[in-house]
Amino acid sequence: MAEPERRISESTIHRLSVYYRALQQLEKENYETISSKELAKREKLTPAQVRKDLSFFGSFGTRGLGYPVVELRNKIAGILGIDRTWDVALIGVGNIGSALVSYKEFQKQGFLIKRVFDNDQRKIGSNHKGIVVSNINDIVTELRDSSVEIVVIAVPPAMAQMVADDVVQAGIKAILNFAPINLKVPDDVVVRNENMAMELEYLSFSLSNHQIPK
Amino acid sequence: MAEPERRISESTIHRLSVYYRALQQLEKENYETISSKELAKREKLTPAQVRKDLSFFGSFGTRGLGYPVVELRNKIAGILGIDRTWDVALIGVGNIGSALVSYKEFQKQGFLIKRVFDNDQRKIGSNHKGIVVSNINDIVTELRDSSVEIVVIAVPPAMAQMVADDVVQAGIKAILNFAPINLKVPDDVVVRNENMAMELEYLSFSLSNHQIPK
DNA sequence: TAACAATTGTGAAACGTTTCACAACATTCT
DNA sequence: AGAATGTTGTGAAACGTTTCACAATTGTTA
Repeated sequence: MAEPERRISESTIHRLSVYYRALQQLEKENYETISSKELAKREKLTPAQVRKDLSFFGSFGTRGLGYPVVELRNKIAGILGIDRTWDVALIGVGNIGSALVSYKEFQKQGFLIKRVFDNDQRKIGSNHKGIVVSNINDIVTELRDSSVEIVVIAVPPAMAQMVADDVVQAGIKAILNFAPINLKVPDDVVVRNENMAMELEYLSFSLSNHQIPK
Repeated sequence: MAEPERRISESTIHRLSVYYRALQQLEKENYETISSKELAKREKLTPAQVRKDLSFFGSFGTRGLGYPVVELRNKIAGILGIDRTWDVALIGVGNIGSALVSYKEFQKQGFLIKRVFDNDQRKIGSNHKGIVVSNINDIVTELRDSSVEIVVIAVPPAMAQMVADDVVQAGIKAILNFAPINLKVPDDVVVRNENMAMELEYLSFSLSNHQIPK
């Protein structure tokens, strides 16, 4: 993938994911082409937005016809970097962590959990879906020369920063964080937060204020 | 809570959640007041943004001093509608669902799972953390006159729309959706999507394009 | 009490994102 | 072949969000 010239907004990247999933579905429905109008309708967006988003990366459509479904899906996969698999490590085998090990959606999209860590002696050495749980103290050494490029942190909030420090020290540049705290990491490390309480709070706000989002 | 006059942006609401958590922490650290400057620094925001966000809802600070920690936390709780508890139903006791039943962070923030549904005969009637699993076919009748106001959908994608339809029919106005599909609901129902694959795709994009987010 | 230091609250400017509107082009129909 | 239709790609306009900059205000110090 060529480096995009302009900085791409977070919203655009998220919409690419949305388009990707929509195109997977359209492929199943045997569509050969799809117009920005129809794609927008399915995902509650505007046709102009779909076209603008895609045009950041090239001219994928044909005037009068629309976009070729399979080809566009492949292009987006390339842009998102999901035209390959990624090796993932999971840290913390609590409620959330063990759910994630078994969560099929991840593997299906090419994110493969290859290492699992915990600090609980009872869990270390045990087998989770074919992966032996390692000691959390060995994160740095075990990850440093592994194929893992993405780490999922699913430990209690009090431990999360310490774990993140180790992960960074192991040279990892991408973290998906389930702990409800703001991890401090160097500028070249990307962190995405998955904060479920925050989403519930959004719902609570909406119910309390009768504010219906766009 | 008085109805806000202007529409509040999604980002502002999310930041209120962030401030709320920061203030909880500051309270533990025995801060009595906090300046927008310090609060912004902790959460990697700008002081102006903190002040703008808060000023939508009133003048909570004192010039020269900052914001009173406890009072501001309470105000924000009121704005977010989390100065009370919310009864929640969970639909789908698979990997994610069962993790959520045990997830302490929800209860801690006042979101109480009161009903659990599944369509698996082996699970129906069984006890999950003190809650008996109901038949998914009974969603409408069981929820209609219950105290539940928020529903978490954690069923496979293929079932999610059907479940959402039932939930809407039961009069629920707020849904947290873990299924990776775009639920179609009436305009007065708020849906928040928790799509973990999408966050991983964001990381994949960032790694592939060397784009470091702001 | 007056000067000084700190910090809010907010209008205005800057910046970023979305939507509009239309030329350019491809396809289909007569 | 020419006209009609559909749809992209994109500059410009509209809109929304963030940042700036400073008057207003409080507390502190001399």
